[in-house]
Amino acid sequence: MPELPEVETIKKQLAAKLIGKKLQGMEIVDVRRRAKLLIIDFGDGSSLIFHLKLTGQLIFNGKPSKYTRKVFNFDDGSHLIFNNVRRFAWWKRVKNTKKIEEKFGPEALTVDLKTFKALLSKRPNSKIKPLLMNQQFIAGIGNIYSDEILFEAGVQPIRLVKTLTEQEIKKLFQSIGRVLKAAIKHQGSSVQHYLDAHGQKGGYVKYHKVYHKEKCSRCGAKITKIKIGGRSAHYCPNCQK
DNA sequence: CCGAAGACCTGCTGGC
DNA sequence: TGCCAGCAGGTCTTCG
Repeated sequence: MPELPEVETIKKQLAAKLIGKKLQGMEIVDVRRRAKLLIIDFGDGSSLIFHLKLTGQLIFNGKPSKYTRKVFNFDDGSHLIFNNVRRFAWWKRVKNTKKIEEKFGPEALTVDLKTFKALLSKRPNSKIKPLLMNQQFIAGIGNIYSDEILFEAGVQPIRLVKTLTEQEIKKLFQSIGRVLKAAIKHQGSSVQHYLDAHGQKGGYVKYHKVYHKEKCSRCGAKITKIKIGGRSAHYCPNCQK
């Protein structure tokens, strides 16, 4: 599932519910997101880290199903269920999150243009889509939002970084912020499995411009679907150069 | 350095 | 109805 907007949605919802509660006697002091990780911090400095991969779900006071792999019970009688259909998702308890967090590049939502340009200049021969999805390069963007960001920017996913003009890089940077913020506003995209922390679907799918689309909403051309780096990529051959 | 391919899992859809 | 190929919001490792 989840890319940055989905994990961000879950984070906000869980922060509102969990901060101040106790889990096995330990007080929850913060709920955060780093890249696509959801992190619950305790008063003693330790944390629970979750990666939902494609089919993980975290639902507050959810009803357990056959895919529920773990239930966390809080001191006030409320609980959090961890669902994991394809068993790719994982969670673990760590004393310190620093080592895990420092592997990622800057957050896609807050990186500044200067840093973004500097990072791009180090990877001239990369194709832009796989690079946007590389968490060590920039953290938080996955398959859906890389397609949507590239459409918004008018750049084809197979373009090499060194061929991008100054103008295109600036547009790309702006598109990252715009697309991710709009998706967060609509609680993310529910394509198959994604549900937020209240078990609700995200509403951003109806705003998708290219991901899993047949025709371009802007010009009507047939959307091209190709494989890049083992993932599906969708783009408009007319609107994206 | 770069990315293709396969691995990790399970369920759903569409075609025959 | 039944079977099977193909596909799915992610990441890791191996290999060329």
